Amino acid sequence: MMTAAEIRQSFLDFFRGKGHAIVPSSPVVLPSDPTLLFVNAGMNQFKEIFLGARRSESPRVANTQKCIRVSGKHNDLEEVGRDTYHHTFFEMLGNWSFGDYYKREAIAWAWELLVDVWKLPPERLWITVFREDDEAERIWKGVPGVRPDHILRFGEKDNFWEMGEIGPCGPCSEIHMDRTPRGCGSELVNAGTPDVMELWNLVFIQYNRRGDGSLEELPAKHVDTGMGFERLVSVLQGKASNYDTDLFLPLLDRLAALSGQSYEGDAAMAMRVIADHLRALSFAIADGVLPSNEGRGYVLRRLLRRAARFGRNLGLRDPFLGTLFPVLEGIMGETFPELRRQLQDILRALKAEEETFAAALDRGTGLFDEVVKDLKTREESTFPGAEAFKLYDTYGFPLDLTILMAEEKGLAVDQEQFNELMEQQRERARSAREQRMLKEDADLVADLVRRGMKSDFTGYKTLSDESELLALLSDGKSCAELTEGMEGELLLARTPFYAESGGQIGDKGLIRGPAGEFEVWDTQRPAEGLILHIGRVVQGRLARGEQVAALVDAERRNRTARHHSGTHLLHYALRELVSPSIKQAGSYVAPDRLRFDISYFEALPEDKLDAVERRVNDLILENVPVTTCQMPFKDVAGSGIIALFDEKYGDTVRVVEISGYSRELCGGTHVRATGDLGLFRIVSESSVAAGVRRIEAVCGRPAYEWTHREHRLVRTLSRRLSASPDEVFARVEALMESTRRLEKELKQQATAGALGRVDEWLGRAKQVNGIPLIVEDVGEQSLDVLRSVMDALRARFASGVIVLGSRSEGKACFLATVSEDLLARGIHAGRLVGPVAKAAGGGGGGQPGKAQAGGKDASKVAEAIALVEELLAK
RNA sequence: GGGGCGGUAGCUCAAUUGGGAGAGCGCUAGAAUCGCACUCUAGAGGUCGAGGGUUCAACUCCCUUCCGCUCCA
Repeated sequence: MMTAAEIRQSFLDFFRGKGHAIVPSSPVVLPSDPTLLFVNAGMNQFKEIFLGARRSESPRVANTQKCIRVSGKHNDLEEVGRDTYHHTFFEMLGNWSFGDYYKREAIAWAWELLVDVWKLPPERLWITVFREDDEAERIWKGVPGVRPDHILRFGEKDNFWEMGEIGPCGPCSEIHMDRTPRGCGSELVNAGTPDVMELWNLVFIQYNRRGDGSLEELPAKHVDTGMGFERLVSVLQGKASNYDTDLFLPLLDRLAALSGQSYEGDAAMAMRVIADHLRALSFAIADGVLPSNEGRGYVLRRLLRRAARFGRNLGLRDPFLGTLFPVLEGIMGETFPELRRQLQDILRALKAEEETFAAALDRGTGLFDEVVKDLKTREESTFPGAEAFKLYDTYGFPLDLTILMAEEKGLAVDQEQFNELMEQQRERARSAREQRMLKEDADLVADLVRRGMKSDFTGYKTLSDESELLALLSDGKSCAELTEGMEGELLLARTPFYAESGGQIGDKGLIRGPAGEFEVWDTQRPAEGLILHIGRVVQGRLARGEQVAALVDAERRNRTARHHSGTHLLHYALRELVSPSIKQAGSYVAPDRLRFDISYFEALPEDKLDAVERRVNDLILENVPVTTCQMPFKDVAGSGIIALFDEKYGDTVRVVEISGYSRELCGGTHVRATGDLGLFRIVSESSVAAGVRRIEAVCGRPAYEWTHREHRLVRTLSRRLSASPDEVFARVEALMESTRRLEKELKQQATAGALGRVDEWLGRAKQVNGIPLIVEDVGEQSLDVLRSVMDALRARFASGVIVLGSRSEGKACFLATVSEDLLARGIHAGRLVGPVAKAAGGGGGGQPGKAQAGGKDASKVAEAIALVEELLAK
């Protein structure tokens, strides 16, 4: 019996023998396609080649592609693990023709590999072709060994393959495997029976589905085949379940050992879920995605939580995924070395995330208990769906756990209400999203690509160039000319303008035609080789076909180049001085600053940052030359050159080298030598998301300005404090300490002084309407002191009304209290103090027993409190 | 991208209709003890995430914004 590794190898060997270049799997995320959450088919990384926007070095290639599917009609996350053949992570074996061979070869080779090499019985294989694809059917009938009655025709749903709403597509032909005990009839093909399943899909790419739903013929015809590896292994190893193959068995064995349970019934399902999810998690993390609360990272979080939940069902309470990972590494590490390279990151991320989840469960349990307690006192027997939803929505507490725990308390969860709220939530998110979908732009770009429009980038060598104006776009349409004041986008045959990519922002500048000028605000590259200059006609007009001069804002470009080279130096220094495992997680390069995000699990200590900054400046002083060269992508692996995982590269790549130090794949523009940077300063270090730190820095002129500002600040402080710069810190500390002490003393003295007059005020108490009353103007006192005085008076004036006024910072303050025995007589401190404050240009109020008020006019305090007697007299 | 919850002392968290910023743990000092633990007493420690607005008065109400948690896409 062949092992999974041997099967994979034999597939690749077979196609190598047919002249195919073996290429590596792309990472599971492609930044070139942000609409795609994860790579979900082998063809994702070749999409641009099919559309004609990019050329492939080899016309025919084969590979195994890592895929992750977590949504879509066939892959509801909740279903994975319940059966034995769905996965969130799987490998897709594929062979590809880029305008090279077509149906005949694809079909013949597929049959040869399955039947002659792998010895699958022809009577167990069924062929499907697209209803209108006579050619494919004819070819199949001509293949020796194919049973004509095993060739079936199906419609769009089964045999017209599309990746998504838009993009390359075409008719396909599938090979199905019949694994029923006695052999099935044609009616079971495409019937959703697990025993009769699609094994290999041969797609004949010839169209592009456009945003408006129409199909357009592609300039060349291609082949795109995909064969689910896990399924294939189960077939060739004669196993009923994908999980019974050597791709999964070691994981399941380990889980059985960890939990002490055998692989049966519910436990078996739990183990399948965990094994599957661990694969998806590990590969995604290895490719640089970390669990988080949005986008791709959120998918990982859901996967991990589902795995952890099923782990708890097995009795595994402590973080356990990390202990399972080495088993996976043993199975897959040879083929996918990124698992080994990223070992530390994967283990750390798994553990951290499992702990986060445990905390969410703890918190949720507490909230759940409170709800139950409340329900019990009201003798309810239904756990409200709204509460269950809140637990889930706001606190991440899983519904199934709520149901389970409610049952234990004899409560039933109102799931109907829960689902209703859930649907509302979905609807909200969907409608918010739909408003932002723009398909016209995608069509416009596709049109340009199809018409062979391309720009040569000459900006590495020059900052001004002459060229033909190929196309003008405005308002989502292609135009013959743009006139003064119009905004739009220009496409040139040749341009020195750098389009935003690799974190470096696009160039600005000017495009001058014979009859007008266009101001370029930004430069973008919506497709490979397609450079669009975005801006506005500032004078005259520009028309298609004109010869124009393209002038990049050179000063701005130079400033940007400094920051880009500075980014590379920073990256190098971080890896040298902090940790070699530091990886770039994002980057922004602008004329005035740079921003560099790295995957790192804690704040970078200040002394490390200082060391990094110093190192970069040393390298600047060394004035090391910065050079670039082209090399084949395949030579990059193992060369120590830094390549980003989530970046897609062509067959030949550009390497930027800072001689003797840093080598990175990079398409950006750089300085000639590090000395051009002048100066490098780190401005800040902060956190962007869990596990990602952000460093902001400046080079050249902005670095000088930054330094100068700091210097001026210290100088000013030093002069103002009459202290040397070194003493400034100590002096400020001392000043703050003494201010605090003085404030405290002042307050104490003021309070003591005021309290000293308490006897005097008590002696001046009068009677109004039989009510004992003290009304005093305490003078220049803060509200705090006024309160102390009030407390002291009240303590010795058992029954009566006290109203005090004072001035503080130009404003009037009033306090009033009424002793309890007088409340019954309807005297209300709040109503007493209101009119008083009004007399001083303010207002106020409070409870019947005590009230507080203020006014803007401090000079009217005495006048205001004089009103109290009148008020009480009434 | 849309929604929910949160941000108060070193840590965990309170604060009724807007009207004296608190508790527990930890920290410091003292008492007690041969010494320690425990106990008791006293004390220090706060830009109430940030900015703006309303108000005589904002931790509290309104707006903006940053950060964390969480759900949906």
